[in-house]
Amino acid sequence: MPFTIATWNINSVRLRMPIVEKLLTEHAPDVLCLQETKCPNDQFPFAAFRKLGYEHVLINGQKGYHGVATIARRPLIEVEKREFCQMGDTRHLAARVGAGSLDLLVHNFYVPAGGDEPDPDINPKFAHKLAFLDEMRDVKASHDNATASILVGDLNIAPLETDVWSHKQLLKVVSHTPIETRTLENLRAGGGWDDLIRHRIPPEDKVYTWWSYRARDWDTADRGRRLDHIWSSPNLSPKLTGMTVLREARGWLKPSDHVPVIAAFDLD
DNA sequence: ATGGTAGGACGCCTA
Repeated sequence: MPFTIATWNINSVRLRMPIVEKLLTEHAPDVLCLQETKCPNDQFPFAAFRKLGYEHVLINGQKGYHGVATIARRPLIEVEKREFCQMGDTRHLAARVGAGSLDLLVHNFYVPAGGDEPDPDINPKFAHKLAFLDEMRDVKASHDNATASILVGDLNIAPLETDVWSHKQLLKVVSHTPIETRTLENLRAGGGWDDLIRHRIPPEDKVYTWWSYRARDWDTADRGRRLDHIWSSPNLSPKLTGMTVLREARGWLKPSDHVPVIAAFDLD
């Protein structure tokens, strides 16, 4: 049976509901993981999702900043809302969902952006980002015959040279510094995770999921970065049948600066 | 080299 999961940093769930509806109507993922909902839990637009057939909604939100939500057409079981770095930030949600004969553990992450200055000694936000990644190391790609793991979200790091518009020009820009790219690749491989976007799009090809709001013409300039990721345990990777980076969504009305990424699997 | 835009706490922080 086919199973699809989408991840999207939507930069305010309430403001973005029209294009979230567009995504759900046109692509109908089984599971949708949102980041940067910027919505207190008691103000989350549950009814709008229910109307679209997404009756199962788990949220970990706060006022003004951050916030993640995992939304599905099938039952979700809340597993954990982990607090990282004792900051009180809402940046993680883990849930279980049934997919074919497998029980999937889905981690939804919003990693700190890290500020502008890539020096942890003078920039506490960058130090926080590195500390967060350090704590993420014990999130493993657990799996056996009956279970698998998926980790998605805005990880705010573009690890490969082809994940940014200019490797050379971004080496000192937070999101592509060597300490970040090395740390992310180490924690991914160390946790047993496969980078599924790069399973479908060869590492020599450029691919981006984010374009700054500040560019005059994001499409023509195309100064993007691959900040959003879909990882899985190794027993799921051979079942991957498709990967869509929905670039067109950056041009939708009132867009997020990130676009949805959708993975499709053929499960037993 | 700098500043550019967007969102939410409507003043300034975060991205």
